[in-house]
Amino acid sequence: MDKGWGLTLDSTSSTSLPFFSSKQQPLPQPPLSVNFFSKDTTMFPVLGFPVNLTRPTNTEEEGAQNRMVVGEVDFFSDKNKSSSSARHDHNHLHQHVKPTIKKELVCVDEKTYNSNLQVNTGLQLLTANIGSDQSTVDDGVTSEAEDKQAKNTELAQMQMELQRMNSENQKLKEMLSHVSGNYTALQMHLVALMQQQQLEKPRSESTENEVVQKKAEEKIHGIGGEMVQRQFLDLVPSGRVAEVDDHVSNSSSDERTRSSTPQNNKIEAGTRDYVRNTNGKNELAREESPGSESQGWGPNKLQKMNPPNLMDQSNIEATMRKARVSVRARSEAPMISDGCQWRKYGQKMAKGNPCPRAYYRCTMAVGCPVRKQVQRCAEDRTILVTTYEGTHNHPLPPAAMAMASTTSAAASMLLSGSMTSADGIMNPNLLSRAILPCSSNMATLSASAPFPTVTLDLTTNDPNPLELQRNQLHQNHTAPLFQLPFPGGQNPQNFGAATPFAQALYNQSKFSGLQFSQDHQVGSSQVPPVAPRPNLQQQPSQQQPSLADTVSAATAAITADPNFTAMLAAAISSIIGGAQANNNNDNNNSNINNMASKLSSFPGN
DNA sequence: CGGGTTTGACCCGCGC
DNA sequence: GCGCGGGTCAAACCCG
Repeated sequence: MDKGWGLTLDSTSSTSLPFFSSKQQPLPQPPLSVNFFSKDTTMFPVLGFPVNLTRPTNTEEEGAQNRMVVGEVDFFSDKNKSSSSARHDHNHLHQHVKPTIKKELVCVDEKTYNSNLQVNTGLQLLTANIGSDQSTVDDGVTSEAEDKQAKNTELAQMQMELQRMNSENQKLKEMLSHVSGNYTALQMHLVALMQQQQLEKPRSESTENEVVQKKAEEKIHGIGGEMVQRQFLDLVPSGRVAEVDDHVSNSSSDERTRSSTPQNNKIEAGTRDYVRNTNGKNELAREESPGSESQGWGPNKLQKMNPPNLMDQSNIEATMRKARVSVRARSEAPMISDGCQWRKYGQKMAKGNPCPRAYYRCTMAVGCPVRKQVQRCAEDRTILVTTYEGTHNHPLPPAAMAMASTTSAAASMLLSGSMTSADGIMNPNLLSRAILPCSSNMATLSASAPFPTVTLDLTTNDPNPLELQRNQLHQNHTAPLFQLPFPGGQNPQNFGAATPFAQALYNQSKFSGLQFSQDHQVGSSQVPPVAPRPNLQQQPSQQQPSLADTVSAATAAITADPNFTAMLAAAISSIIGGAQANNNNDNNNSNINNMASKLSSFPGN
């Protein structure tokens, strides 16, 4: 791959708030654009907020027209030099603002990449670079003294320029931080809103089901993106956007009042969190009861929790509860680093796989219902399969949020599709057909029983893994993948006619490649046998699902090219390598640093 | 001693 | 009803 990418981070991006597409409210910050190379586009998830990927143009003029660049944010982090600077970066990103040499950065073959990397490595190289552009006026005619003076002047200018750049860099960092923070808050609020929405659904169940069914039928008949978007909008009425507040606790308490089954009583009576009790023993958090359980891991207990008159509600909650995002990535490490802290609570041998499956619980916050399973693929033990379920009930660090956004986006799609219909299996397909017609490669959405699961396969570097996935689908006797022409064509920049959400999902589908299918497989033993790609030096990555994070679907709206996907896989997977160094304790800084270092050394395709 | 891991037991759903 | 398999619990253990 010798072409680079222009990645634009735009706080006003329509993809950032798919729910609010009808009345988007730009964030107060001015648009922030970030450009970096394809090799580093994998860094975008770290940002944790929406990005628009713009394919590099053939000419720099075109590129300039396609971007509003306020500065360059350098995501490169040479493993030899990144540690200190990256650590100091509030967003764990190594940034350089170099407006004067922007053009050089926006380009893109291996050679240029390397040279730019060098330019980025420090003041000396930077100044040398600038000097090479400006000092050519000295042709030897002037005297030595004048020469010196000129050089001194140049040096002073460069120093001033550097100061200015640093200042801008700082501003950019602040902006990034602010935007990221806002986005995180929005995500959390959205989750709360969607939970509340779910709670209120039973009241108008019957009529709503009819509407949903009608919508599904319409989608079948090719209504397309707009209908899909409506479906998502329905989940979050615009009128509620303003009251975005922390409804999680309310939802939980509301849910709690409905717990009436013995199972629930048992849970209610028990210790509510997986924390040390007075006896120093671990107890499982059940604070949210059915509500939060809906994000929990235990499908076994779900069906008991809902009385018959709440059948649809129970289906919805069950679906939400069961929805999972599975990430396949190559890693030698026992667990991939995803920015969250996990506590192992069990391990079991799964049938059909000689490798044990480990069970983890998120310990970043008390009562966080998110859990994950980690297991090596039976077919290829270099592949680590991490399956997430649940929604974090706490703010996520940037690194974790990035991962979570990606996976949660996929999960949200699935859930959004199934939540609005009694047929939790069919809708995701409809959704996929409608919004991800051009989706390619590495992800599989398994919407069927037992759990609707999105599988992000980061182990393939196939330029067109779709074929592979299709074959797998066939092998699994799953529904064929539908590919419909997208309004904007294959080019993600041509999404003008498409809904923002559709665009987001389309992009997302391209990110790591989302694919929709209906297999029953979860976990390694269920993961389709993907042959290792020898030309890809990568390892695993990961993420976490959050249910109502449909907004994060936009966050994941990133790439639109299989090659990008491959690189993303490679970069993310390298995080996992870093995870080992972290001793499985996800340290954000080191995580990012590792990622950055691996990125900088990524050889390319 | 606190926090995390290990591991056998247990619970539950599902298929036969 | 029974067995199987997935998921969880929790006592015991380990480690810094």
